[in-house]
Amino acid sequence: MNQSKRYLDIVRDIRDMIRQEKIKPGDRIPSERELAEKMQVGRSTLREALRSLELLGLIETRRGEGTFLSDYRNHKLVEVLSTFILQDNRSHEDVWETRLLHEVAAIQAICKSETESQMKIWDSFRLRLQDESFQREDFVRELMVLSGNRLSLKIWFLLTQYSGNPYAGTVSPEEIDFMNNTLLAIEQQDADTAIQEFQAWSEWLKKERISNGNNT
Amino acid sequence: MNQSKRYLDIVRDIRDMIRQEKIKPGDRIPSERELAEKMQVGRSTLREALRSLELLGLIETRRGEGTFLSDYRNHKLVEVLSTFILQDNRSHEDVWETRLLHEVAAIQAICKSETESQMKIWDSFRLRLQDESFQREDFVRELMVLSGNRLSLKIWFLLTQYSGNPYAGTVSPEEIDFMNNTLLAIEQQDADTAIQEFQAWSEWLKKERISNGNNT
DNA sequence: AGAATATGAGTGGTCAGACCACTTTCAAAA
DNA sequence: TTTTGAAAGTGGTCTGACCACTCATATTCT
Repeated sequence: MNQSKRYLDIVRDIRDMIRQEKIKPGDRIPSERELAEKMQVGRSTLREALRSLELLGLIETRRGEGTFLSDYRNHKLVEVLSTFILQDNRSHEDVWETRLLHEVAAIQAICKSETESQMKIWDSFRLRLQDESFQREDFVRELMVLSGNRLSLKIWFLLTQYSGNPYAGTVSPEEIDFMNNTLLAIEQQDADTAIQEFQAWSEWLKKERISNGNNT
Repeated sequence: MNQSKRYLDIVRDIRDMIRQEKIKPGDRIPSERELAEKMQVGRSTLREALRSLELLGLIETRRGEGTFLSDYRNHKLVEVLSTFILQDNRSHEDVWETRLLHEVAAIQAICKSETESQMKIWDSFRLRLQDESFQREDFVRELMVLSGNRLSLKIWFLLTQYSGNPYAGTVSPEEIDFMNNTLLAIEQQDADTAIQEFQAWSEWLKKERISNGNNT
């Protein structure tokens, strides 16, 4: 199972170490060579893990100085999210609910915002919906982007990334209906209906995933 | 300037290459060895870039087979996301909105849940509301806990810490009314009213903070 | 003594080469 | 024709070696 993606294990190990050693934001963490030896992995493999942590905003590397825990507060958010999701104490239900929570709020925000200049957006949106390559995640991600809340977008992104893509699989015609209904309601700024349709889709998706055997 | 973070340049190069070569989702991209030679970089450096792309969900690697463009197609959006994640520029407004978003969702969840065994909770809740030591934050935190979504609670907790405690200061009688109204509506499982009252309070609080000069 | 300079250790950044585990392919053997 | 297995290609990993940079220390100069 976990033959590949070792660097993800290392990510977890590093995180655990940080917690045990009680390293605080801004503090320096052991050098790459130290970490590699301590964890019994090659330095290049360890660096791949560090790149991941850096990309997520958890750490910050300074050439010639070392690697530091990111000092902006944001790092805690990522840590909590990754901990909650990658680790054993995670609750899939909570992750699902929280993601849905952000999605619903996004729809609400879109409906409340101005729509003048967004008419074109809906047209192109509907066009892409016809495309075979259009995926579930594209639909939702577009909504999240349109909501305009970048922090919420980031949280949503992390949740979908780490919780074994809930939007995998092929799109059925039934779902297209849900999407279309949601879009239509949004265009008419009918938030309640839009959210209702979206939640119905989410519910439908959830059940299908369970019957198919949910991954990860 | 760009002496370090070379792997970020490679990320961009690969992205450009994908665009130029018109590689479509699901297609295979050149092997690591090929790419490394073509771009005149070491394979390990190139792999660090690939890890980043993988983490962002742009590519997918399969051992023994190769590296493939992920099933996303809306690369523009992914680019937006990647730049956003790479350079973490969040605004206070987003933090405030996101926190409120979780709070509203919590109230909604509480109203939907069973209330049989929660009667006692409301009594003790109201009692503590009388207490002078009862703070704004206690009120909201209690709601978050009652929602039952632990992930949402954690996120909320972090956001509260980030935005330089938005609940600092003394509680005015006017606020007590907001709280009481919110509580009352929740008891009656009237989610709409409860949320309306809560948002009104939040709005009021926001304005007061602005007039007082908000701290980070 | 005080200040400017040189040195060396330590760090992240990069590279090349070597295995390993795995998948696919296709030619040889049944 | 079917089966088998050897080879090629791929991502995953490790090692050891440089390089560029930072910083603390020792050294030298004024």
